[in-house]
Amino acid sequence: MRDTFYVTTPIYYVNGAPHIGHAYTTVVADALRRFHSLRGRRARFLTGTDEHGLKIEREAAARGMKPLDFATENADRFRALWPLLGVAPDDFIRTTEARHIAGVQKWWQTCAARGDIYLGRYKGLYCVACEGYKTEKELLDGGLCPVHERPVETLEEETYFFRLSKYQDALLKLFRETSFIQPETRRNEMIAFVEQGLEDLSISRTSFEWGIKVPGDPRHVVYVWFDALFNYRTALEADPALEAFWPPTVQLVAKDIVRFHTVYWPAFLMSAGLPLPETVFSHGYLLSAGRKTSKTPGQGGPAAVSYTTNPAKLVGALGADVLRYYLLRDVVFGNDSEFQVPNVIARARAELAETVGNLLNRTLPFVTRVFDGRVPSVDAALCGEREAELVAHGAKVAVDSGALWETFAHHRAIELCLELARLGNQYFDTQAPWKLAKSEADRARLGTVIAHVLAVVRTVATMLAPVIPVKAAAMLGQLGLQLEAREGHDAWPAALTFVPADTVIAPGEPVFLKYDAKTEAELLAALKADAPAVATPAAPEAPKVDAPVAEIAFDDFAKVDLRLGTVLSAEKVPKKDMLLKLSVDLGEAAGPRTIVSGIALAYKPEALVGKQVVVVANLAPRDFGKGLVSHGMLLACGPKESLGVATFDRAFAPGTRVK
RNA sequence: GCCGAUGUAGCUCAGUCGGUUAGAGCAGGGGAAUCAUAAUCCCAAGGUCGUAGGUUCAAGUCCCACCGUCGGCACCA
Repeated sequence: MRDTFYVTTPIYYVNGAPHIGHAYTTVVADALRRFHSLRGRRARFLTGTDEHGLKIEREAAARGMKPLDFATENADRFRALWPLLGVAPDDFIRTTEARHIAGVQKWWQTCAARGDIYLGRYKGLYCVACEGYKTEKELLDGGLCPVHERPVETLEEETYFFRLSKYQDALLKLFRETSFIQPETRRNEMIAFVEQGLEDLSISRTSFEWGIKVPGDPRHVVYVWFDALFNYRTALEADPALEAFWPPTVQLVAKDIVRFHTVYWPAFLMSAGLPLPETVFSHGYLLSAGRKTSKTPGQGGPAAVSYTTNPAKLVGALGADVLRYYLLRDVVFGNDSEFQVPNVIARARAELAETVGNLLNRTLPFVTRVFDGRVPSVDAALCGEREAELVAHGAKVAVDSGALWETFAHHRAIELCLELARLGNQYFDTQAPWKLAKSEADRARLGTVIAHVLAVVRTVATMLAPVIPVKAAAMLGQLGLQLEAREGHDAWPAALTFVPADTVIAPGEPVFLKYDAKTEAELLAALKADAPAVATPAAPEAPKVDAPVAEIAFDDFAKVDLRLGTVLSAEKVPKKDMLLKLSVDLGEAAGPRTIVSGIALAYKPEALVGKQVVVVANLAPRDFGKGLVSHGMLLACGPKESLGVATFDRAFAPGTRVK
């Protein structure tokens, strides 16, 4: 293993505020960085923001801002979040910084000199309304744009291409022969993807301006992936001393951007003549859709409650370490996971407070009362089978847990720490130090027992330091210790590590909060998705008001046939998080209509049955695939997670015209 | 449709090269103890390992089919 470690997160697109998914990736990166630092490696952790592109240009224009000002505003929200989470990147790069722009242009020229970039024409099916290209597969029958249901046109545009096709074989070899892509399932997908053939990649645009100018051809801006991906490299280039970190040890990505990081990116690097990252690890999603329902038949079960996923709010209520613990311990790294606040609390209570914290709390009083606040020594003559077992197990856990971290199985590494803490509690119970403390004759034996328990606490706290840095330091502090991570010194325990005899302990308040029923109820109330923002005044999203639409004549309005309808039934559309399939009675002889509506994030199907809604009745049918066709549209407003459907304050016959 | 992954206790997950009565934590049940934030410890219960076949002395593990779930099938980040 190299003695340097370099971890990156994706650079986040600044078209919105950070959410729990960003927090997740970044917390994992931070923990990995801390783990490797603890092992004495020279470690570096990079995150940042991706700030170019049409979306930013437009969004900024809609607010009457300059793109850079808009991007800065959002970039600052990301930057401000990390300290709240105990996340400490070594560098934060923005794609709008001079160092990055210069770097991208340099690497562009390098690839061009290599013969891998050429000017050509991109021919595609263009939807004027979307201002974007469509693939044939996503078009509706008759070649209509799926969004606007209007014909697309074939359009040709001048663009620079990257000779991606040239790297097909090299990529396949890379995928097949190394663990470049993890986990396995992503690797298989990418092998299948590359096997079906790679076309050259369009890497410039002329349709917008907010980007890095192509060297020597300022009509073009560098397309987002050639721009963004190079951040991992350009961030190291200002200081020659940082060259040692290249290539990245591991690059974390969410599974939606695996292809860009495992196909395009290594191809760019091969072209640029740079060594490739060792691993690109794709983690899963944190799901928060609250689609959980009781599985107990016959029982409705408690209604699913959805909780906030705003990271700042969560941290405000729970604290950074509790949230970090959950993200690193409960989520199987690589798998999707349901993010549920009650689970966060349950983990923290059972594992941190009651198992690890309590082991510390129940031990320190003996040191204070019996040994005058100084850690007792071990009397080897008084050690028996139980002690040997504890020591052996501690060594095994330390070694195995470290190994699991190295292979991105930190969730299991943490579980081993818990196992050791439980063993400590068992040992404590069987040795019953409170009995030994009653007789002066047992003093040496008591000291030996206490010293062993403290060793367990120390070892566990040290191994949890990458996960819960503040709490781990607090535990070690009560033991009179400090965690020192410095380069060249492996501070990860290789065995059960005793606290030196005579160390002066510093007992204090319990390190972990007690989540009793009352505290839990309060927390849950404060973290409900619709709880008033009083709990933590995390800046609420400024309500966005859509730009006014051009004036129309009354006759134009009259073309829209709005009707009142009664919802007869509603069900989720499988695999489509946002969609509900409704059966709506419009009083028509032909019977109720099927209407598909993108309101599933805000409404449960059963909540809509019987409701009277406003329907655009003469809208052309829209095909959602798999035989699902929508005949009309519901009127609604608001953000998609909390929108409201239009309705009236009194009932009318289905089919009544709305005007 | 094609390709891939996955299905183990109520929940979340382990289960190595096929090898004894399939494991852990949490939740629920019973008990012990009183050092500790009522925190701990012990015991019992809980499984047709998705279904049906096959290979084998032996299958959770290997093979085939089917079912369920999730994902991938390029310029959309």
